[in-house]
Amino acid sequence: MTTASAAAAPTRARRVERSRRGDKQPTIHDVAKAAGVSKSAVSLAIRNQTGVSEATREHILSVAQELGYRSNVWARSLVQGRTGLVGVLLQDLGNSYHRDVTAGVEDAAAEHDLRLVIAHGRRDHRRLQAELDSLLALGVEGVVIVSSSVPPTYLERIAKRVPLVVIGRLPHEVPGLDTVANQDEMGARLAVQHLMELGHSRIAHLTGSSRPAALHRRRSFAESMRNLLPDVEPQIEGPERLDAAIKYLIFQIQQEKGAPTAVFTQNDRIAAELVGACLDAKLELPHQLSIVGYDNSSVCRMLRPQLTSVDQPRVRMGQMALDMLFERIGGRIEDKHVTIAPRLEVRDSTAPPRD
Amino acid sequence: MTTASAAAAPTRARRVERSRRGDKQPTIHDVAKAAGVSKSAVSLAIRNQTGVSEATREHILSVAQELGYRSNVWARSLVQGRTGLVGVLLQDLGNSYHRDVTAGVEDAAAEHDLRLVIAHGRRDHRRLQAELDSLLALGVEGVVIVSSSVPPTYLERIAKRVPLVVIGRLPHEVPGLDTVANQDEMGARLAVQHLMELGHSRIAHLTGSSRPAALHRRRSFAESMRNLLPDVEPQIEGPERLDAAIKYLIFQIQQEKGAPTAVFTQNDRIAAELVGACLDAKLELPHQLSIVGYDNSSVCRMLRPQLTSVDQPRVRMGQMALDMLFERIGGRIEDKHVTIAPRLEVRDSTAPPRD
DNA sequence: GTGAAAGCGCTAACAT
DNA sequence: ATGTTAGCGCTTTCAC
Repeated sequence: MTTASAAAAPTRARRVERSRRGDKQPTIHDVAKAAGVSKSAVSLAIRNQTGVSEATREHILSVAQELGYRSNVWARSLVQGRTGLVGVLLQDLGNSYHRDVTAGVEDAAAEHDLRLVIAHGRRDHRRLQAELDSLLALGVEGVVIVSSSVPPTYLERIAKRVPLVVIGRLPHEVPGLDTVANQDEMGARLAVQHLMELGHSRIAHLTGSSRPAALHRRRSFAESMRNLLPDVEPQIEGPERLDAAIKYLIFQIQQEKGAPTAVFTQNDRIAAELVGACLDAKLELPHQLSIVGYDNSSVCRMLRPQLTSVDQPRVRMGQMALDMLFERIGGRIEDKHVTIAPRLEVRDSTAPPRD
Repeated sequence: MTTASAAAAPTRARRVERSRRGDKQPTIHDVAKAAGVSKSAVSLAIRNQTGVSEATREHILSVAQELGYRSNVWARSLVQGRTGLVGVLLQDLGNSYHRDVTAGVEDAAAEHDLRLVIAHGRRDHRRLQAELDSLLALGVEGVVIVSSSVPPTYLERIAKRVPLVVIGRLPHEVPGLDTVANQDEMGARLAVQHLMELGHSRIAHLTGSSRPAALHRRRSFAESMRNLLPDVEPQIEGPERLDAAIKYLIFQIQQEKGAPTAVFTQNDRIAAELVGACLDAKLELPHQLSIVGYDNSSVCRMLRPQLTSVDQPRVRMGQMALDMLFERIGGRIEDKHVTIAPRLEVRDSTAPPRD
């Protein structure tokens, strides 16, 4: 300790205060003293840098180990001006889509030596923003946002301060940030094609939202129908009053002659509701109605019949997002927008129409 | 700037280096200079502390605003010796149980002015440990662990360094940490009671694990059966070869005279598998078999018949865990173990037995 | 190869 | 009420 000993008094006082609460946590200084070397030697040794002899390093490391030394990330970040942290902002952590995407992000982060901090928006507009702020305050070097509900103007502002990659469909392009999305157009086309190949022509679409991804699926559904089945008027139910829409569909099937024989839904959750309602109405699935979902979530295999669904490569999307974030952190300037092809996972909820 | 001006050179150089990457981020120093006051005045002003006149504060705040100043959490933590961070370590973020528990933790954390950092163990033993380490390195002041798969010896070691609250059942009591759990015994009893009241006596239990919570449910099932239905030998299937166990149950129901008329499962996931297998085997639910799950997860309402299930007060459990953590951080020494009563959510998967 | 010293951005004790 | 100063624990020149 080379600084004036007069000044040591308050310092010591604080030390005592802290150890009372149990976290006496040895510092680099303690290690240096115990090992009989300088602070810088310790610093170099623990970071595996050149500048200390092999013998010294080993000695230092063993002393550090013994003392239970752990380097203080905050102090390090302070001086280095970087934290090695990236954030993942999740719209909702209670589902398999988010789980898998996050896993992908995590894997890629590990490869780049970045630490992940997960934040949870809880499907709430304002909370998403608050959490994003909070991530920034934490000093993350970039954020992967798994949600498309953060207002674009807000995103644009944040993107100026820190690299941002959004996984999902934004209402419109936002300058300064990257996006990763699945090709909703292709997903919808795959669904329609599959149903058509089974022999269906009266195919309806059931949607519960007008958010961008839903919109893309809806539009592409309509377009695919016009292309593949030009003689049929595509029927679209929702997004308002989803319950009523489901009831109406079932009514049609029970009563009307030209009723749909298949439904492509905006996502698995809605498909599950439809399946439930059909079973409640004693419809026979899949013979009276074929159903295709979107997301290939874990419920697909729980339902009976098991749900045919469009599968987004979730893990891969997470990985790509983090890789893109890493490029940005590394200095890439131009925006990058990547879309990935989904594929159809065929299960038991689709079959040839009865007649 | 009172320090030697000769030393300013390298500092300035670094500044330039940084601003090249876009994060020029004004410091408290810049604000002070721009506002024509001292650093400490700024510090007091932004933290809303007394010591500056109202006029000065407003002036400082407006200057800070204008410069886009944001206080550096790392620097503050470094000098204050605390971070205001608490960690939540999740076994698996892809389900509604974890979502709801986390929401509870979040709510309570907000009340205590603590920031949440979520980490994801991905159902992996080693990863859980690594993430816990990583949280500690981040400087969290406590951790809520939503998992019972972290090895007790490891927990015990960590608990010495930082307050820990585990939500879930540990294999055995670990000194130095608190726990929150639902009363699995009561949950199992509720299930058996409900089925008995419907007229069932041949009730089986289907389990897929021997982890503590599963074990408690299993034991309590056996005990409840002995108490309530002393004439019947309780049948327990699993935890090994769950698939075979399910097949066997179905075989019994189809072929044997004294087959079970109801099954209480260890959790909803297993219940869902059982439901699926029954439907595949053309059993009529709930008339040929009543099923009770555990967790009241979101799949309960998706299945047909909708699943009767034991409900843990998840949000409440999260809140309690964080409150307990807060007490610990505040200095509580003695361990605290809380259990909460579950309740039964009755739906359509349970009905009187056919005969 | 090693140590001394400066300073990251901030707070808190101390002077004024 | 305001400004000054000494560090928090660490990294990083820069001498030796």
